[in-house]
Amino acid sequence: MKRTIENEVGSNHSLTRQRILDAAETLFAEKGFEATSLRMITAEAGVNLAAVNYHFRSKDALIDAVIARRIQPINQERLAMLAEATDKAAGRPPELEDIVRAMIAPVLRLRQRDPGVGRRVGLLFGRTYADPNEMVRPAFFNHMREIFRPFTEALRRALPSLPPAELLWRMHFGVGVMAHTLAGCDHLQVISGGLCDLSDVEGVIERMVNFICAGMRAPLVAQPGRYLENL
Amino acid sequence: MKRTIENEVGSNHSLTRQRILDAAETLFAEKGFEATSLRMITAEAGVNLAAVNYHFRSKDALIDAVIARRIQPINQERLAMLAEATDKAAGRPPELEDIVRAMIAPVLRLRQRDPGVGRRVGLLFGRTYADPNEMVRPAFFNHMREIFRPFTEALRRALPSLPPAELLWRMHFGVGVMAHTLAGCDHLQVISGGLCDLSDVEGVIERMVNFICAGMRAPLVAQPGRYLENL
DNA sequence: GTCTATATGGGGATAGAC
DNA sequence: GTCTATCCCCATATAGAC
Repeated sequence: MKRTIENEVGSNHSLTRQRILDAAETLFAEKGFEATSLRMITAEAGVNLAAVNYHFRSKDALIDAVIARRIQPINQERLAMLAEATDKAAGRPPELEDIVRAMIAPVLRLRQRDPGVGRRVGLLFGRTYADPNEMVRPAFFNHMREIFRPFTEALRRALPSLPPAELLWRMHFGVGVMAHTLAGCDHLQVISGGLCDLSDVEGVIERMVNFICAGMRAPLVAQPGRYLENL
Repeated sequence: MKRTIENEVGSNHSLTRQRILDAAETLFAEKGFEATSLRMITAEAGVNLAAVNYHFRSKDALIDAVIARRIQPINQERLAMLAEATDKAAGRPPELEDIVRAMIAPVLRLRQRDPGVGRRVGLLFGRTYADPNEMVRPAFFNHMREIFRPFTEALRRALPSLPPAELLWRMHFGVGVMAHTLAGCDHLQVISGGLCDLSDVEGVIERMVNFICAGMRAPLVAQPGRYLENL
């Protein structure tokens, strides 16, 4: 038997493997990782139960593969947009709007090519930020580490007067806006009576960029308590 | 046997019942609803497995009871703070900061009396906003309905020039800031190297109020696409 | 109200034939 | 690579003694 890196645990391009990844993505997005069984996945994919362990070794490894397949191209596009924003600024600090848009747009624009995939990936990632599983969040944030530094550095340059701790707080708030919008898109559509949905992708991106940038630029305020001491 | 409403399905003040609620809250917050079994809960509570079904009828009903016990007093305090903000304004629109603070402060201030309970409830609620379970989110938002209208109305008065759909989007973003901060508190502490944590409760509240109010007040911007048409 | 024991079903993972 | 059959464990829920 020919042994390459690809087929040590199943070929990376096997049709069965792809069908499992697609079915798992759909079910994980719809029901969550924990509530989705391998039996549901293989039934949906139309493959044999044992195929999951052959191609992915374990459910945890399958979860990581599902996340990795989508997050990697998205993060590459984020870094490309960030590089573009940095180039555009020509030595000056990059524009805050461009940095925030570089973070947000790639994941939302998935909906333009394929709304089904876009919605699934949005739900998947939006929920992963709050997932209680011991393996899921570390796996996800492991993939996010490669973009954390470049984005932090760009934001630091765009907002030079913001103390470091305050910058991290506001980045955290901004990620919350994104995560909650991705995970809660269906719910907003319901409570708004259809007034708000994610079909106008570019409009939603600009709404989020607008909101987050305003929050990031908010003047520091002195308030009751030890607020200013902890910056 | 004396039959009152309270003891039709176990007394509401039974010690066993309380121990189950406490253990369930801890485990749900730590591992999530799906990954927590009744066996873990009864082991942690030091009670018999069958006691859960006696006191709560089912796991779903227990989940709802755990959520309800905490959300009800929090929502009462939110409404009280909102009423105070409205009174203070004396006929004029209430101050935006006061409205946002009324929404955010009660759940964060739980940490002041008891950091353990506060953290658990924060994780529980923060994650519930993104929970994939078919029963969890509806149950949670059913409890939130009683505060949705008063807060929406107050915000509409405080931001009269904001179109209705835009207000809903920004409320959604604001909730995202709160939910993600509650659910991701531990993670922010780690990635910030301890620079950011939730122990300075009032400081965190004011940071969030500051960020959200700036986002809510952001000028509308015309951007590429159909942004302004969809307001 | 609380216990033991059990009914009933589903979970992840694997062995070994093909 | 794919299948069947199975191991072993855990889930929720309930019946019925105490």
